[in-house]
Amino acid sequence: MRKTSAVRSLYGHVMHELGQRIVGGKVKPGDVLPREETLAESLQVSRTALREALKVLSAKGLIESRTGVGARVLDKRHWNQLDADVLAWRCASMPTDDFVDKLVEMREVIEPAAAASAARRRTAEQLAAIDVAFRAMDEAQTLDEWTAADLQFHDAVLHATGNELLQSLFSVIETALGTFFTLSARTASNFKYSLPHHQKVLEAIRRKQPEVARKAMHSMIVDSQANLQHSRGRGRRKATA
Amino acid sequence: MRKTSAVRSLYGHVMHELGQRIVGGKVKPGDVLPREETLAESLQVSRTALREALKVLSAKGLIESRTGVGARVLDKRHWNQLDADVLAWRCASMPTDDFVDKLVEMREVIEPAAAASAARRRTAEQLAAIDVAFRAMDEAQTLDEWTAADLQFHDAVLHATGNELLQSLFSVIETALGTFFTLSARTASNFKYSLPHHQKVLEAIRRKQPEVARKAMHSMIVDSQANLQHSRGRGRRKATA
DNA sequence: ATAGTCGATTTGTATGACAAACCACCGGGC
DNA sequence: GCCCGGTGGTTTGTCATACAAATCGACTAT
Repeated sequence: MRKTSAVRSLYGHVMHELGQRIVGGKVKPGDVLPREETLAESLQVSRTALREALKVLSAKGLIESRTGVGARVLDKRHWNQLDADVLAWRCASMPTDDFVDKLVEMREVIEPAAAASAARRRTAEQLAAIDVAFRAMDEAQTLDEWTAADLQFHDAVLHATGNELLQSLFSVIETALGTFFTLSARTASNFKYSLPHHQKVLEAIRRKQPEVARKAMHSMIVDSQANLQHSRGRGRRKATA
Repeated sequence: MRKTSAVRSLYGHVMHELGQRIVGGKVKPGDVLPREETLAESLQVSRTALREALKVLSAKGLIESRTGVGARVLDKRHWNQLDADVLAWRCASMPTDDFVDKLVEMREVIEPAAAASAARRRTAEQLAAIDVAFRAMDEAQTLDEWTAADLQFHDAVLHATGNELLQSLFSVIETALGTFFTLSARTASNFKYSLPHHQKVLEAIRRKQPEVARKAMHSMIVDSQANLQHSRGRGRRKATA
């Protein structure tokens, strides 16, 4: 069996496959899946493994199983859109401009508010964590190092709000940043362009200035979006800002 | 509205039971659950049903199963805090003042932004849906009717943003409102006190005035919180495990 | 003392069986 | 003709059992 990118367990493999089919639109809301025995056979697994996958997909709100009828794909309204897997599947199946805009809107709603909240309530340890992430960004030599540190920075800010509900939205920010990274063609010389923005956010949180932090974070996001549209629209043009 | 936590299949009961134990703190992060055979016996179900429950709990980030070791309760950081079930379990176990504050903060972050976005992009149909919900609130005779219409109103506003990611946060708003309703001792004479606030939001969205809608929604939430604290006697009473 | 091996423990997967719920069809009564 | 209820086939829900795979700890050989 292939273990390339699917190191997950067997049921995880099945869940991924079916989840992608549904989110990707191969099967549409209202459709009923083949019966379990058939599906299991076509996926080369036992009914046990398939059922565990279906249960998890059901928990994510993608399908609903009813005895005697079958597993029906639910309307998008019921999908757990903030689930990390659902978001990932959605991005995997060609992120449309439309979806990118929605991710940006989410960032605009969440992150400035989180930065303000963090500036209000951050502890010394939480501030230190943000600072560590910022230094890692500053010292990053490769794209991977930068990406990891960037994610760490935004996670640390969410954590500093002290509100675990807000922090759970990290999966959205993670998906958004990941999508930005793959869509924008950055070069080694420009991938640090947003460092000054991050510094402003860090300093505002350090000095406990909520409104300054909010605005700094907001302008970071706006700038990030502009940069993305610029590099996508002009194609060849490498952003230098 | 949603049958998430109502009567369910066998595995659903098991999931509910274990989920409440974990979220309620009966078993703490780091603990390992008894082995599946033992757990299944103590819960009077087969190992199959138990395993399906464990899989879903695993998908919610509450536990992690590793072969040869057992199922370990994960740190709260990994919990899918925005999951409807997790939120429900959390409120069922003990809505501490601390948690209520976090719910309020989430509303303050999400709903004003959603109202502004809805005022910007709502379609005629989406506006009509909000209007229907508002009229239902206006005409509500009982507490149940009011509650249902209120939820419908806030859901319609989220829907009018056109951003399904924002709409998925409805589970948070639903939990917050539900908790408010149970905590605040309302009487038949005062349960409509927030109707004018809702009307202001509705009108701002109708007239496509984002900032007016944002402020109206924000003041509604602030007022709601003040009303809650008032009716609870300003005293810190609920703080038991 | 350290590395490797073996065995015990626990989860992961497969298989077969039966119960329960559901749907469509059919036949009788009005 | 139309409505009603039974009836059988279909599909999921649950159970029981068996074995494979992974992990951990102790024991042994060097």
